[in-house]
Amino acid sequence: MGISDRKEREKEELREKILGAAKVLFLEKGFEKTSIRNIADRIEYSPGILYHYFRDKNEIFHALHQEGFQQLLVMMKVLNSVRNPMERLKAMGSIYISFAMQNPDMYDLMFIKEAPIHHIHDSEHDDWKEGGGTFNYLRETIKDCMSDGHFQGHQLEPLSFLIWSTVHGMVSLQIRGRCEVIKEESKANIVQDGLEEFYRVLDRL
Amino acid sequence: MGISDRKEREKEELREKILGAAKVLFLEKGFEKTSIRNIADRIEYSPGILYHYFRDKNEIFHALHQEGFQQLLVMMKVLNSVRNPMERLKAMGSIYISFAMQNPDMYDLMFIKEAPIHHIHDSEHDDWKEGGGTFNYLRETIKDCMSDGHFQGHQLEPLSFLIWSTVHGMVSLQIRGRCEVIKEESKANIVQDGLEEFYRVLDRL
DNA sequence: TTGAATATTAAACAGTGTTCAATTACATTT
DNA sequence: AAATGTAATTGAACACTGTTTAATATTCAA
Repeated sequence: MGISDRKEREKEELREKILGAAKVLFLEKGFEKTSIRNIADRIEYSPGILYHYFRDKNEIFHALHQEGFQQLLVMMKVLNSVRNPMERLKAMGSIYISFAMQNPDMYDLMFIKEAPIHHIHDSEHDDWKEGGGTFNYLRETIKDCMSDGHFQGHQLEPLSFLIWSTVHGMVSLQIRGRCEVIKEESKANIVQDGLEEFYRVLDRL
Repeated sequence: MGISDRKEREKEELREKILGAAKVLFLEKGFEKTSIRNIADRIEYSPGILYHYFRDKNEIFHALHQEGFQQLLVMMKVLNSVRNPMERLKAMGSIYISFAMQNPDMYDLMFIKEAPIHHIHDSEHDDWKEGGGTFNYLRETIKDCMSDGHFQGHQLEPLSFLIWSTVHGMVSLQIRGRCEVIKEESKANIVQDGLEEFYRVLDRL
């Protein structure tokens, strides 16, 4: 049936329009200051319409957080060309931090904000597949490093978590304004310099 | 003048009542769901009164975040008895994580939420002295470790940031619900196990 | 053209942080 | 004891928020 196809396409188009408007406003003004009415205004529909396409505000921002993971995935594609696991691990850290520093609001939504995780807990199948996929890639890379003889005496799962935490920690302290404590001379490049210190540590493991 | 003394005492008492009510509600229902009206209700005053004691909601929660730092400071007192710098550094990590896991909402307010930092930027002297003091203690401890011959080839400031980031990263991923990605068998104790992996790394530096 | 189904809206609800003119309470002076 | 002046407190209003729902438009098939 061509007509119901077109209908579905139109539904999908409006969904995308909502998401597009939400994204623009989110990157412009942040999560709290992006209201349902703002989004509706921007696409010239009434506010109520959003609730026929999304359960609530959290679902809209969960969809946006998914877009963020797609973006990150694209950036991570180049890692396939890095044969050496330890080099791949380091490159992964660089890409992760680049992504976060170039898209701080997206990073915040993906790894700090509560909205997308709340949506997951509200929906039936409550696993965070976006984060799970990304973390799994890290885990596999570290497993490869261990096969190469690195990280002796360490356990895969907590070590992977530790390494993720290290880069996430730097980035999230920066994004959430906690780098005020850093000495003036070091403040500007603290995340990059911290990453380099981390590489120096990794070189010994 | 006894009377103006008493008046000032009463003003201070009401300030403390506001803060007390805010704290109870915050720990009970979280930041967003603790409203000015909720706080006013609890102390049986009208909502407007809060604005004669605090500039805005952010200032109330900045005051609360200060209480958190005092709490953390008390827990850190025991570190004075740890002579060996490297042992002191490790003990510091344990205490930091204990504090965070026992007071997740306070930790969130101190190191993740935007409210207290926004208040600092709104006020005239905009440095985060609470965080600065705590970070300085970490920096001094690491400096002592370096004097003992540890962390050769590393730079004090970025290294201190890296170490802080590592523990903050683990704790904040946990608090903000990102540990869903961890394998079921490891999930329950991932922060503690991650910390132990970290100690294993420190032992080589 | 009618009838059913779908899409969209407007209005209402119950809240939010914040401001401010009006009111109350109270110590000081007459 | 009454009047005055000051400081503390209130209540109502403003401009918002997310969300629900009954009513209205629109669209397509018979």
